[in-house]
Amino acid sequence: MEIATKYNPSDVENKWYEYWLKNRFFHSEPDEREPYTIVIPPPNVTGVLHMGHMLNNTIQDILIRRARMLGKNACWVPGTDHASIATEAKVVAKLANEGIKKTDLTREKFLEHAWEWTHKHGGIILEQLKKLGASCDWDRTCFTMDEKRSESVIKVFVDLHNKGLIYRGVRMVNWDPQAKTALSDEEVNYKEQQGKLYYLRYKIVGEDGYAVIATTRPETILGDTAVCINPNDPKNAHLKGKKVIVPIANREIPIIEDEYVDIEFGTGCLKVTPAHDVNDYMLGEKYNLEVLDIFNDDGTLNHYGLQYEGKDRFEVREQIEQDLVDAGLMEKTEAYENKVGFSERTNVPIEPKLSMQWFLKMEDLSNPALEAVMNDTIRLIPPKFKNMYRHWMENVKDWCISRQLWWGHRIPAYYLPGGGFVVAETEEKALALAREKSGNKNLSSGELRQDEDCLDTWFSSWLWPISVFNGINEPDNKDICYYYPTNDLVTAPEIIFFWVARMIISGYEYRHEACFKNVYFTGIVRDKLGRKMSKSLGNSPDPIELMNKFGADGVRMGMLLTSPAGNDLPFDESLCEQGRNFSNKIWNAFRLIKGWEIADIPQPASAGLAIRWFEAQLSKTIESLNDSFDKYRISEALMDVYKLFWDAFSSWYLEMVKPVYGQAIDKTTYEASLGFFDALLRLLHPFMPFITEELWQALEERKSDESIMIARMPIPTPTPKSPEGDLATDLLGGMEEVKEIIANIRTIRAQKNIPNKDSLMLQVIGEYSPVYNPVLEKMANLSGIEKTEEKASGSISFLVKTTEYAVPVGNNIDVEEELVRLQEELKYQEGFLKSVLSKLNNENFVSKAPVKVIETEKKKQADAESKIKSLQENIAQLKR
RNA sequence: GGGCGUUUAGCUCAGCUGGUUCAGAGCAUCUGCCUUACAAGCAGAGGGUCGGCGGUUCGAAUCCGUCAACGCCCACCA
Repeated sequence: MEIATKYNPSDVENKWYEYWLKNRFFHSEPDEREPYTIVIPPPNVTGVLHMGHMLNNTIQDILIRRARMLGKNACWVPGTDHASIATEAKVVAKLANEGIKKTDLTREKFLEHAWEWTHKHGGIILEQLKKLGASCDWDRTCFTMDEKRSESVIKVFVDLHNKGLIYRGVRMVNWDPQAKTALSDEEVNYKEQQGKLYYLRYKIVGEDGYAVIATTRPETILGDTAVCINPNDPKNAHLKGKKVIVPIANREIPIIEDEYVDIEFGTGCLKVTPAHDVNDYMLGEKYNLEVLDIFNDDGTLNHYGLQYEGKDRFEVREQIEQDLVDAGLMEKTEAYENKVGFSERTNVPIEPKLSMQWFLKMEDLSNPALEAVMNDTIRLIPPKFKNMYRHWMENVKDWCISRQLWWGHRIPAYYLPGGGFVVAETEEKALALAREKSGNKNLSSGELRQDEDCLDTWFSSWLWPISVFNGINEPDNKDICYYYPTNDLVTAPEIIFFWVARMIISGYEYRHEACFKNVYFTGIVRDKLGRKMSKSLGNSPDPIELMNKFGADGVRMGMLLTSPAGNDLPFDESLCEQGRNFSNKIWNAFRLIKGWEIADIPQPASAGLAIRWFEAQLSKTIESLNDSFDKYRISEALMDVYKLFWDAFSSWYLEMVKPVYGQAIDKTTYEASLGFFDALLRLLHPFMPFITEELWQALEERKSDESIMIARMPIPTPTPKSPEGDLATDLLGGMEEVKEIIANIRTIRAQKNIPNKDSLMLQVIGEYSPVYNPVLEKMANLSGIEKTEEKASGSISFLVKTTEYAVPVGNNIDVEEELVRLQEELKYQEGFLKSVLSKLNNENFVSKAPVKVIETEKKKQADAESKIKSLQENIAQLKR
């Protein structure tokens, strides 16, 4: 059988994914096994796969595949999110391209376009996940706006409203003038902006002179309804009780006094615009000020904007500056840096705006959710996020859940002709309620007007762990009872408040228990320069191309190699290269083993030792692997198995058992090797599903419905017992010494240019177990190992532990060079001994340190002394 | 302005409750090898006074204080 020398991923990946699908290995149904559930963080329905998804979903796939191989009933539920603002924005842009304005369309017509867009672009991302190898239960694919999920959302809205937790009111909200919708506080990002601080003159009514006001937003003076000073501010005391005239608008407004005003800032005079600033709004409420909203929904000025009506807020800012200068009302401007809120979705500056919105009361709802995280019922990984979470939860504000959009779940509130509204799941129910409420039995459905607004996208995704199992509509169905609570959630810290916290809240409200047990936070994928990967920067590689280049397994490994939980991942293609190289290493180990000819010959002693040693090594690594997984140290787990395969298995085990070229291998060793290889593949499978399946299938005859993905994960075996007793218990330690001896001999070969083919003698002076001779002889190509008191002249020696080893190299030896080396070693040992003795001679140390510590120091002393002695002898001998 | 976190080899990170698995791993670097599994490889080597300073202790990368740099979260200073 000829096998290519290089692994070619494209030959195998599609084949095995199809095979897994065909055999329905990803599909899960409730049964008697322990469930293990993950719900995917639903990506935007019209999105495409980016590096963040790659990292996130690779981790989920590793967890789910591992759980499956541990015998659990693993279920990974995929799906997509309707992403109301983002998707609506895309549809609006697409229509604009075709010359169609959203405002020219009816709601129904617009939604047709939106659905068309969704069907055209939706699901691409899920197809891309398949290329990554994601073992999602595709039969369970959900969409936040599909029928069941929509029904759930509406049901929850009605329920919360009936519980008095949802209310409607006029509040100052974050307004996105581009998307023309309100946003929640979480959807606003504050950024430092270089701007100006304008000092404006407000003429004092009835006297000469001005009140000078500092502001960053001169255009909002048109909405001013007061000027506020601090009552304790002596420099503005003369303004008390006066009125001033708003420039340009020429309106008289009162001077009010409140300690809120910072005397030190600007002039200590604050203009109050209740409609356009959160603080001003509070002052407005307190002092009952008039509210003048000067903006249209799109950020242009309305009729209060006077001559600026219809112009954009930023254009007006520039113009009004000039006009104020011309009118002599601009005292001065200075450069000023302040923070401005930007829309998370459209990235335009937020306009604080008063409007009628729907809110969810959060305080009571959040209590159990806070507690669950604080007492580790729900574990956040890494735990540093607990503090952040607590802070948010303790200061949680009511959630603005309405959005002025069409794409989303329409708020099920219906307004009555005569005022008031009812909330109900359907129009029929609403009508019944409305009739009851109004006392008008003849009220028709046509007379009811449904609220135009949609719900915040997160108001559907917060139900995700429940709604994907239809647990809102049918709280007792067998899926929800079996799969809920889910086990692990893998997501980005950016959405801890948007999504994670709210899911926990809804979980307690609707299932009375945690929605998941662990939340694993990934980091942000960054480029080499430390910048976040983003479409706009163009610094993100295309994941599909990466997978074509390095194979899905290679990329998966690349994503995982350096990404501890919660840490950013500085991504570099070379990581995937390392992954690909590893794939190749595995491939070639397989080629070696499969290429062996088996014969009925006795097993060499070296092979027997190698097998027992690797068995122990395998067990040990599995234990540490399990431990790493328990702690969600997935990169470490991968590194463990990487080193196990590359170093322990390939560099040591295979070299120990490998027959001389052209010779056959004994059956026992061959079968043990196959067994090890099989176990290694299974350990590797969660990380690298494709290559492991390919090789596992090729390793031996498999049935048509067999797969490594449903094989069992290897478990550690007890330390092998053997007649040699202490060898077995100390097999790993013993082999480490052997490796060190071999490395020393190899170094000597390299230094002296002795080819591997030429065999050498090894002399041992001191304690040594001959059990390892066969391995030593094979790996270092020794013609013999002899215990001796006095080593041959012309030999190079080295120390491992306290035993001395010598390799005779005849007249190949360079005495001077060897002397220098030995003397350096001697110097080091003497220094070491000195430091040990200084401790042992310290009375405080001897009297206070624990016995154990003193013992080890004494051992160090003895070892060092013996090493020094043998070094001194060697030096003396060379000098002779 | 508050709160949190980080700082260990060129890079990315391990080092749990202070003492032989305490200075580690992978990658990168350097040297020598195309040795019939693998040059996407093999063998070997170098590299850090554990951010600075001070303290506790017989003993500190590890505990305490302080300073510095960086990062994150929250917050209404116009």
